[in-house]
Amino acid sequence: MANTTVCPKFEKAVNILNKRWTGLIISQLLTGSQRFCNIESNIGISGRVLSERLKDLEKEGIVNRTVYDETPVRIEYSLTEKGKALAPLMNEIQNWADHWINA
Amino acid sequence: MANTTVCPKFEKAVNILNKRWTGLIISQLLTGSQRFCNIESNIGISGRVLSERLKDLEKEGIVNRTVYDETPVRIEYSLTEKGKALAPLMNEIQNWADHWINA
DNA sequence: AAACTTAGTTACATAAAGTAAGTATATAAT
DNA sequence: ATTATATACTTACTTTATGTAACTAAGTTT
Repeated sequence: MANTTVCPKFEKAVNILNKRWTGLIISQLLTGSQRFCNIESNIGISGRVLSERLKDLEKEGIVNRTVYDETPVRIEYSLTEKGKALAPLMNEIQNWADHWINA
Repeated sequence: MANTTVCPKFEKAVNILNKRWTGLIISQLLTGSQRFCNIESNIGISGRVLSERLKDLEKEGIVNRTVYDETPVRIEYSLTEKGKALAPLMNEIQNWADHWINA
């Protein structure tokens, strides 16, 4: 019986990407840096989970949190190099969706 | 404020792929058709959830369930054309993981 | 002062996933 | 014949994740 072992790097990558909302958050940030409430309203995620996801993605080195010390303070989320490197992957999702999803 | 609308096809594709285990199941099946218990032990998913996911993926037209009427009966899961079309996407995940995940 | 905005957090409810045992069918071992 | 093993699940129950709504704090507008 085939005993294919899963590549641990692949597994880790999949575990980041297959958490709910991660894909949409990254695709949003690929269009440019955004503020918390902007991401929230654009993709329809709850603030509770968005806060959690952004922290996870920051910890993974995929997202940067930048505080602009204006009045009022402005906080922007953007992608790191590691995050921007996900662009081809997101394009593949779009490509597959265009060919195979009817909506 | 930027109000980027999410492409509905992209959103649907992401919602399939970001369910837990979906990526690993598909990457397993890309190596060839497999039996239930084989997938189960290879990726470490519980039977309960595997059963659920395979039904979902069948419903999405990504996975085929084939019953071979031998004794004992043999049931194999394989990818449809739609499922096989996910190969470039899986390759992109692997590619990104190779460059950016240290493990 | 009262209401609004941003970027969250907290408390609670529901949905999804994990665990373990059970079912049904069949073959193999003792 | 009885026990054990295997496959492909399902069922009952527990834990974790996510959703909902209200709240905080600091500043801004009316």
